[in-house]
Amino acid sequence: MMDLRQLRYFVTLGETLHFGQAANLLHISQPPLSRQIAALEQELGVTLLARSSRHVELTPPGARFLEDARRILALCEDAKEAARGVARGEIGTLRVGAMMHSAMTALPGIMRRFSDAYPRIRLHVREETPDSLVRALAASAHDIGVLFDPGPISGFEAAPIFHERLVLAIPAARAEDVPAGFAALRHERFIITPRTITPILHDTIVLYCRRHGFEPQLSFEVNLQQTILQLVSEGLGIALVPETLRNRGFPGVAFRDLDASPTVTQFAIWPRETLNPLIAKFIETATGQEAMPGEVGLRPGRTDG
Amino acid sequence: MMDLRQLRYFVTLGETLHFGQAANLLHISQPPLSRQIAALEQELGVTLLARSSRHVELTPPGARFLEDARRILALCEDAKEAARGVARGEIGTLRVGAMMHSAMTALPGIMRRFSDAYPRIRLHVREETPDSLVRALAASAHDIGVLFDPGPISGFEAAPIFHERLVLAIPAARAEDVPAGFAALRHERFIITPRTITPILHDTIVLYCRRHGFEPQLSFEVNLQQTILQLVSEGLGIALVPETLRNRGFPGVAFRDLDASPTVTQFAIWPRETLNPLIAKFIETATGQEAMPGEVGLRPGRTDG
DNA sequence: TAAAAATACTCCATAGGTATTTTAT
DNA sequence: ATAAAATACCTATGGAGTATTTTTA
Repeated sequence: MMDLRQLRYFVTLGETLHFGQAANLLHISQPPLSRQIAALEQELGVTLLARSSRHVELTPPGARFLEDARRILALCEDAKEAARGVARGEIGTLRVGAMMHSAMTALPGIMRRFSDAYPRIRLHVREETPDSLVRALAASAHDIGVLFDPGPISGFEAAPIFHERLVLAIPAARAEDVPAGFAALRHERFIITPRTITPILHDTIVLYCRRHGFEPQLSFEVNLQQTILQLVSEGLGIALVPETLRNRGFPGVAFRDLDASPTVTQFAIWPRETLNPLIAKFIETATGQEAMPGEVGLRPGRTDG
Repeated sequence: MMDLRQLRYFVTLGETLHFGQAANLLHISQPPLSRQIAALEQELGVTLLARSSRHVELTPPGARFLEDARRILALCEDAKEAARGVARGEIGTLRVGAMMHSAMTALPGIMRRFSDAYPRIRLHVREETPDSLVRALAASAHDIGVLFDPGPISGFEAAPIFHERLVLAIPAARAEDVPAGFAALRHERFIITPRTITPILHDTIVLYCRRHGFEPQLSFEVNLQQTILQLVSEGLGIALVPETLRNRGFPGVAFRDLDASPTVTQFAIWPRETLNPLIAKFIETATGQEAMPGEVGLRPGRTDG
């Protein structure tokens, strides 16, 4: 069976065209070199070198095979170095799964800083709905997930990376009619994300209502903030949504600031046991500080302000 | 030292992610597989696989190295096949050294037929002056030479590939004055190629003159037909040149047919001892017949017609 | 507890070494 | 006659096998 040793021998021999000298360079004696070359030729079924006792030269297939052997040996070295580079976290690919909302808010700045700091690392961002994202992370389809407060997930670390205030979204058509005080909204229907997927965002909204003296009427549950706005624009209800959505604008939706604004936090989450050094680099970039695996735990989304 | 065997083992293991199954596929038992993988990891200084007793998975550097290992193994197979292909004469490069004149006359048709017949074989044509060409052939800088009758060269075979009649080239300025009969040219100065380089072309011209009753006055010797025409155009003398030069035209030179035209032959020559199967293919294409090494000998340029 | 990888130990295939022969110049 | 590659034969490294231990899900 062909062997890298044979290729190394052949390349050296192809450079010296002298069995004795090549053997010296290879730190072996001449007979084993002759035998290895003969074995290589036998496997190929091709004469690589024309020998006489005074002269050795490459045959045409030998010349061709010499080029290829050099390339193969170089590739072997490259492959070793690449593996080491990946292990050191200098090169590679980091697969980031993110909520669509995160891809438009938290991620762009992090991606820019990350690729500036580590230009040889490729980022694959896959947008997903929050529920499919959690499943994909559990199945190791991503290295890192970026999403709203997922609550504790066993085997995963989490770090907060992006805070947003919540604002009130109301149908533009009714903007004049809706009274100013939040307490006045007690009879409105609320559109909200499922508690199972985004527990803390969900709780934050409910808690904010209770503080204003009423239990919100949770009429519709949808996964995506974008869908929430769509439903609001069609007059199906009102919602508390992250402030960044306001900046982008949405036809048919009016936004209002809230007093003592509640905030919602996006987290990066990643498998607790990982050999992938890119993850720590990403978290470090995202949080602007050293990520200490095992120390950065889940923190609740703050409801202060 | 890294070894193709280790790469083969690792690739199989990377596909099964199961040491026992991979060992079966490799027709070895499980322990040697474990040891070879461990040795590979140790050489790389990198953990390629995360193992538990229930689960084996690739680490990021392992995934990268798997790709590279696959590529390397494929390249090894390709290299073997390429060497065999070169040996069978199906692929490769044929280095043809040719006189400039040949590059414009004999070669184009042969090159077209050859590359139609053997599209995977590349032709490298290097134009040279006839004297440098013979030296280059002796130094194995070309696989095949194409040139006028070089005379016997020890260790080389030759086959005629192109016949041309010779025509008379006279300065256009004197075209009216030069009398019609060839015998009338006895007092003209002749420009000719050196006998050492093109013995038979040289002899053919001298013989033709003698047949017409005079010894030519060989005033100038130059290597190239193109130079001959240049000198003729400048009125330095007259010459017998291959007919193909007339078709191309040359400013300041007039051409005349000769009675009982002498002809000149271009030959392909190649080393008698060669393992390069492309040479036989080329000769076969050039002569339109099977080239039988050892049978196709030097034939003198004909002076019939 | 059971499936699977790692380890211990043995054996042998084969790479490498030394001595010698063959070959071509 | 001589330089250099091939061959013969021996030695020993290390790869593969069997048996066993360790590990973790």
